Amino acid sequence: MTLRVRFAPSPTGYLHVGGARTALFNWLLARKEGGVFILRIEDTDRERSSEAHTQAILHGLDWLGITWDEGPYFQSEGLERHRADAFTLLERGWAYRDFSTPEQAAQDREEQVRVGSRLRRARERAEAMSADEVEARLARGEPFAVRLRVPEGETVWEDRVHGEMRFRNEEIDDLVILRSDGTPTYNLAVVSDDVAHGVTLVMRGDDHISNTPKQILIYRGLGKPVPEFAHVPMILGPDGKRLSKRHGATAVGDYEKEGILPEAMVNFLALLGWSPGDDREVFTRQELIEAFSLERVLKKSAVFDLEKLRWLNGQHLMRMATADLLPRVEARLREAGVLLGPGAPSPPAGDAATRVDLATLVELLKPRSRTLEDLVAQARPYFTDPVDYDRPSVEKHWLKDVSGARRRLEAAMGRLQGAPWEAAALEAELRALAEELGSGAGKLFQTLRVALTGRDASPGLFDVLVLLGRERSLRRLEAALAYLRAEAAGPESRKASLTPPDEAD
RNA sequence: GCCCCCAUCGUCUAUCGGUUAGGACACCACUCUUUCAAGGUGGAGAGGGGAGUUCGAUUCUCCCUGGGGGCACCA
Repeated sequence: MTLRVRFAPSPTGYLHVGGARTALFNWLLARKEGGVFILRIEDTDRERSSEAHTQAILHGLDWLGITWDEGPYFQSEGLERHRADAFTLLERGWAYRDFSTPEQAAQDREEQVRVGSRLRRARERAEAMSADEVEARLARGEPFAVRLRVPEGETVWEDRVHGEMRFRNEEIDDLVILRSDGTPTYNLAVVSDDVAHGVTLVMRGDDHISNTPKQILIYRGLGKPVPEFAHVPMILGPDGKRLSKRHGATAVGDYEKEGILPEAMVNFLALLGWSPGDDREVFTRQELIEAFSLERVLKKSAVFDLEKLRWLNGQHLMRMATADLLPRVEARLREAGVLLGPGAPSPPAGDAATRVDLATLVELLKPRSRTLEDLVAQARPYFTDPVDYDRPSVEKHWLKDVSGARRRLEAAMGRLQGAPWEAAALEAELRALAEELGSGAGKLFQTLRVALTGRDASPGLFDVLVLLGRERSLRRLEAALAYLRAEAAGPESRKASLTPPDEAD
């Protein structure tokens, strides 16, 4: 029998990382075993469900590359079947009609809490009711809910993650399966749908463990084969509590926005609650499919570690082919207003001679970035004119020795004017110059780096020069010089005015 | 309150009775180096507690503790 698994989110929010991880495990197993991965949207809660959320979930899965083979089915489309299943249960004696008023139901609940053990008051009332009275109430059109008649005994299953699970039926309530308005409740709808979709393995978060015996009972009542179950651990926040909004970003879309690669997200999520058994950490989707197995899924819940996700993203980023990265970076640069429309000059008002080669830039930046946003931020100075100077960098490398910085800049300009614009040659020129100035290569390079990029951290200086091109590089050095001239005049005069006259001796 | 699940470095994890308890993130040194990354080397860092079983327990059993989840005519 071929494996049939499903992911069944309810569209009451965006795709949550916990949900995404559950979806991923199902998908990985289906792909590994040649099974079928079904997507079902559980939209029976009309109040909280929305089309926008459904779209967000579909988009999230799509972004992650989790493709489904069947669906999306919508739970709301199965209403009639759910209802029919409830009546089948009724006919078979596995369920009963509950004519209790809301007041009675509330009282029952209150009593149950007080007594501290399972009571079956609704069932007692139903059984005390004569067939004639039931007929009469039905004839009068009185509303009733349908409750499952939980039998005596124990409900046991062999969980693919937890092993044997055993619940005493006396611990299970006679749950409502069909509300008095005729709509099904979750446990009935799930079972009905999983039967209809031929699901053979239900893999979901372990917060569903206590629903499982109820659902198994429904399968039995319906006379349908009970699927296998695998309850995977949940994902927790850094405080050990269930991951939620207050922990920050919990929607998959938040990470997409931040510039996490879907490849890295999938990799990271797979490693939460599962491990390959060896020391590998960085996986492609295909490698995950090959390595995945239910046997190696952990029972312990895992804490979501943003730092590790970022690290993993950096790993994926630097391994990714620049050609694959390029469109993503370009889109973000455009969004940031740094690149204009397709085919438009970059930078604004640039010409062929001063255009920065994005592919080369991405190549240089990808091993130094953790996220796409980060990469884009680092790319920015290469496109903006004039450059924004990073204040601490300016202070450290220019202002501590203004005249020295000016001397180095001027000398460099002279040297570079006629130099062949090629990395090795530029390096030879500038190293020779540093030698002449006798101030150390590092000092010269940092002074230039700030002039060229506005900051003191960047790819190798000669790569930067080549990337910017002669014209643009010289223009930036010139601008730096102008800045320093102004700076030299400004602070000096300010300093002078601050000196009290009478302190001078 | 009742039921259920879980328990190795701060975090993700390896170990399927015998290991100096291994790796990764983060952290700290050092190294490479024109800076920042990346890389390399090293460091610090863990079996919650108590009983058993066993020649031997992180590993098996039980209890306690701690954490989590569930107890709706929500999903």
